[in-house]
Amino acid sequence: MKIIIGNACEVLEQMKHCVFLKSALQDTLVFFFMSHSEHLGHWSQGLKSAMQDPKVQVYKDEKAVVIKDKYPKARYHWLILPWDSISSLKSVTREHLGLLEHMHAVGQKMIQQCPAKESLEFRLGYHAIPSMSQLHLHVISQDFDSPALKTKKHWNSFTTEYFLNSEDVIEMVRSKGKVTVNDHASELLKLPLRCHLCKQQLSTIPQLKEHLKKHWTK
DNA sequence: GTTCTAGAAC
DNA sequence: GTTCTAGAAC
Repeated sequence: MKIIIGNACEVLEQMKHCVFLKSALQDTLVFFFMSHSEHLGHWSQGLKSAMQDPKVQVYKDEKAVVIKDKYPKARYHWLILPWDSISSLKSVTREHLGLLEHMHAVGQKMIQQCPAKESLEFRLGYHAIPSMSQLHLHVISQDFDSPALKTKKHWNSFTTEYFLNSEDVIEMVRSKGKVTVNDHASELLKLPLRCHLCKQQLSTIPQLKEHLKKHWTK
């Protein structure tokens, strides 16, 4: 009999990688404390669960997986995630350069296969301060036509410098060996609502949404 | 990250 | 009175 003691994440991690343990599970006593903050079911761990779910995977290869954002902020909004557990850009180093470039290439591949690619612009990038754990590259069309886009925070997270271009991130890792984020990044989310295309300032989200229609081509 | 909702803004 | 935002969520 084998006894594992640890927190939920540690125990589950061991169970996942231990074939012997799986086969002997009936004889194994598993104790763990599940603090709410580290529980795998906590909202901040949602991507780790989602990326493993075949029902939401739209592409996968040996290094990364793509899912559709559960609450898309535009007509097309994908997340590219590495299989390796990487909590955020904070833990990215030069060792990850190849992975970042691969994720970018996968993002471009998603755009290539998009039926509306000729009529829409896309951006690829990372949030300066992500809410969800597990590194994820956003690939988002620039129509921002979505009922899930509801708040100033949503808007500014994709249309201010809070959104870090994937290529800029890669270049920063190449030159500095890490990603540094502007100390005042969180304040960018409070900026007035401004159209990303013509820079007109709007006072409310509904007004912004109405304004965005002016830029639609169809 | 979202939901819910109190009260600010109009 | 209605629309809209922004902070709590144990």
